[in-house]
Amino acid sequence: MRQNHKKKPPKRQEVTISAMTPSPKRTQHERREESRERILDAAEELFAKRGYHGVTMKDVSREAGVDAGLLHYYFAGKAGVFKAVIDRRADIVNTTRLASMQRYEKEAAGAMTVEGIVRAYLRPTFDFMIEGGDGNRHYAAMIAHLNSAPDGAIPDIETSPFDPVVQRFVEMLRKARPDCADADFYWLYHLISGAISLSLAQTGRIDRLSGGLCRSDDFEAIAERMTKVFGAALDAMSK
Amino acid sequence: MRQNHKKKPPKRQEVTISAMTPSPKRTQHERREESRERILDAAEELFAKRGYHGVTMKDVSREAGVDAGLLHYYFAGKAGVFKAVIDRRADIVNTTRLASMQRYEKEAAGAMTVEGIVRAYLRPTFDFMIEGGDGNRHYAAMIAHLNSAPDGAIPDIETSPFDPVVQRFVEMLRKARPDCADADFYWLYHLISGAISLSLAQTGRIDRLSGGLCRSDDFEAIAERMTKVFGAALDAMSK
DNA sequence: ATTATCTATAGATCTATAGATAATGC
DNA sequence: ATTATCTATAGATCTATAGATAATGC
Repeated sequence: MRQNHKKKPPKRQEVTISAMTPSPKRTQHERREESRERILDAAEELFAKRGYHGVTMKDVSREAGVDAGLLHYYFAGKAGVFKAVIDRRADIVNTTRLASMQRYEKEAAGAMTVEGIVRAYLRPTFDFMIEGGDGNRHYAAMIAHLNSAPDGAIPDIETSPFDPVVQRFVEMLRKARPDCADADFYWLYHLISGAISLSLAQTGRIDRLSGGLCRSDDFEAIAERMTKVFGAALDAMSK
Repeated sequence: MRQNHKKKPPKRQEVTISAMTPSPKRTQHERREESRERILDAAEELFAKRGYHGVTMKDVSREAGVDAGLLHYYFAGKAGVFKAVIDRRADIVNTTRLASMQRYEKEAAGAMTVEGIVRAYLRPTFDFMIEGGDGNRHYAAMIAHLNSAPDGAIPDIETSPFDPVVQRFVEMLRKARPDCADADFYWLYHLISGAISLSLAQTGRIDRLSGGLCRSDDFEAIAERMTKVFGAALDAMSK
């Protein structure tokens, strides 16, 4: 038994009519890029919603309005598609985070605070959610999923591409609070990471629990509270 | 292409020799219960490691040392197995949490603190991890996975069975801090929930990041820090 | 007699690829 | 000429079940 999105009869006309009408006279490079992007967009959305193993190549090709063979042609298999989806936005996320933290370190000069560092770390992530399109939010949900998956849950996918910035985060904390134990910086990151993951997952659970008082997509509200709570966390830990 | 656990040749002798040797003269009830438990144990472990869609009925039956048909006989399909795994320990988790919170409410009389409530909420969960066996930890990883999965990611699985206790948690916070906005209680829970989920997932990421300084399975260390950080969270939020 | 377990298999998918065709490049 | 796209299909797996067999119940 499968979900209802599988129930559709094999005619995929409604989808393809608009999705595949080619604007004539495209260069090969344009066709290539458009197909690749379309595949990655579709895969991103589906992986976000059902996880790696919950999605088939056919699901992706159907959603992308593209022939199933193309996924292999461009990405050499399912794991290749998944990796390409992750890589597509990993750089921009890392770069923006790093820039934000460097900017803060500079402007704070010698007087960095934990709250300032936490804010600088979080801000780009939540901007990514607020200012970005659906693609960004699908990507985030995928990453959230991945973050709480044990090693080996997804074949050929290992270390998170986001680790280096975390090291930077810890270094800055170390400078700001030389009095604190090193382990506490990592534990702080652990707590933050959990809260970020759950937020990026946009599960709708908090909406349900709070009877609509809180909304999973109110990233401004989350960012504000996270900044304050985790900005005070090292002090709280050593009490 | 699949993972290496699929590579084994079809002879499953080494597994079955010890796993299936029946102690003679068992009642039907005993046989039934033993098979069911064996299936649930295997499913729990596999679902924890690879998620719902990453596990096949055959994987489970092989790991359980039981014929594949039995899974349908007892649980009427894959979704049935999954639900049974969840239900098996849900009650004990809920009951223990609730008892812990009621105990605290009583002993604190009119003078509950946020930290006390957070501690009462967290303690049973981490005891579950520390004092329980592998089964408990597999179960926890599964729940963590489930927590960050969007609605509909797993067919026929809806609301978390743990919601009612959360409402109790919020009510107690309300009593302790009538000055705070209701939404903040839910956001606090959101942050806690994210940190719990990531901790239960036992991904090993923090071990890697910290170069071994922190360990994913050091639940005592996590519980301590969570209690303090989130115990001070409402104050931090309103600053 | 009833219940637990095994055998065998249907029918649906899934990933992947080989080879044909259509579109652009030069 | 080269690259993008489609057709057709192999071969492996997956869930699920019908029917046979083995073990316990009474």
